[in-house]
Amino acid sequence: MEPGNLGAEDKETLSWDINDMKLPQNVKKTDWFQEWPDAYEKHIYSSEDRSAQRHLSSWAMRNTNNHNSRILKKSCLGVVVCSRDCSAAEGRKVYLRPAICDKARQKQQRKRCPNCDGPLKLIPCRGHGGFPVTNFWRHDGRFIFFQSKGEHDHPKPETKLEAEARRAVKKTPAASSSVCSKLKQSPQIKPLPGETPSWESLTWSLQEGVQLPDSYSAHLLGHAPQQKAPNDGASFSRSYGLGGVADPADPTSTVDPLQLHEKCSLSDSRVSSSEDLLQPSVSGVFGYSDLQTWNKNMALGRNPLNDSGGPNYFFPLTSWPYDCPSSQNTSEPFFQQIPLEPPAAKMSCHSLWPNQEGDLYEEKVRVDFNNYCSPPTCYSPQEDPFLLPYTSQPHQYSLPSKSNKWDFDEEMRYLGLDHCNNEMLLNLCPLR
DNA sequence: GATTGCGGGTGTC
DNA sequence: GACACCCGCAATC
Repeated sequence: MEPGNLGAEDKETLSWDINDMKLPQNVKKTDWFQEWPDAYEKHIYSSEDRSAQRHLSSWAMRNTNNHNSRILKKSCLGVVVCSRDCSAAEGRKVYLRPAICDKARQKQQRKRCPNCDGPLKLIPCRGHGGFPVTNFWRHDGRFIFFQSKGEHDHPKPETKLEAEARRAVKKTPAASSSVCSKLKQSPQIKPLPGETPSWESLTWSLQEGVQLPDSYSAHLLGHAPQQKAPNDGASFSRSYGLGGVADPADPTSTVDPLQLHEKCSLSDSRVSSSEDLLQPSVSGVFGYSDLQTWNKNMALGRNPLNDSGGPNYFFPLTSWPYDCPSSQNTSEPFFQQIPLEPPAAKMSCHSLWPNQEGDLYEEKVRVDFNNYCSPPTCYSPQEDPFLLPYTSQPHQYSLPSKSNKWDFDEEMRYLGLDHCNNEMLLNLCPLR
């Protein structure tokens, strides 16, 4: 939508600020809940959106007193990492969710890395002028207004549900088996060679089994389903000043499926618990957050494939938004657009980064993230908040194209899944 | 036990 | 005054 073509009402819904005395009330369509809001985003949610009601975020956000009862302010706590910068199998990194409670967080930092038993380290968020990224929530009329300030300068932590699942698994081994059994009673979840079936591998399984878009997973995570088509081009433009987006609720929409596939392949959400994995198929409307992520990155001059906010669906996105492709033709669109080679599995602890100062860390993180290669249909490094893949060699990638194919079994090996797991994975992907 | 929201208070700019 | 941050409390999960 061209700014010049905006009506007064549209301008109003685009130009509001959380501190405005009066916020727009003539919002035609609300946004899908954004699980990983980043940069300077603004969203208008329905007051009936459960996630918005709870002021949820997958970033670890703590309440900050701004002495304004009308506007709830939250600031990012960053991410807890292994101070040894260790890598688990597949080069996955340890990115834990900081506890929100101060005491719990202190206690958490006294614990050891679940992977290498090294000390943990909290990486504070400094994405807002050296201060933590802040999120603002304000309820006004039929809407919940959200505004974020700053851009997270650290990896994504595990989500709340992932952290809870990990705690549960760690607490009671029985819970682990319970969770495993929930995974379709799948016998395929087994440790990688040389690994014990620890909570880590379970977490890996949970996180990597199925990747879903923000809106999709958000609504699977026990949140009330949206009763209306919540997003549209207007809200999309509201966040990023981009237009020409089709309505995801409209299957006749004019979005080019391939283009959409490529863009949606760069999104950032997942299903993070066994419960989520076992949810029945949902006629998922997804893609806006993904498009947003993509377009935001593009607008910011990033290469989304290199960007840590990158995407990763296991879904045959060519079927977007509603069609469930038949099983016989899904293997190709399913993984065909992975333009890179699998990283070497690696188990190492780097000595270059033990307990360095934050600045050094930040430098390290930026470098690492630029070097990450992440199959678009797989998980992205930052996507996986707990364990991240990487390669030892930097790669430059262009947009995935149809000619870039990836062998399905290789993909599974890359994911640390054997062929049986493939079946489990695909069983868990109802859209297949 | 951990999270969340609220609010009093302090320090800095 | 704005902002970040600390702390405690109560309700909730």
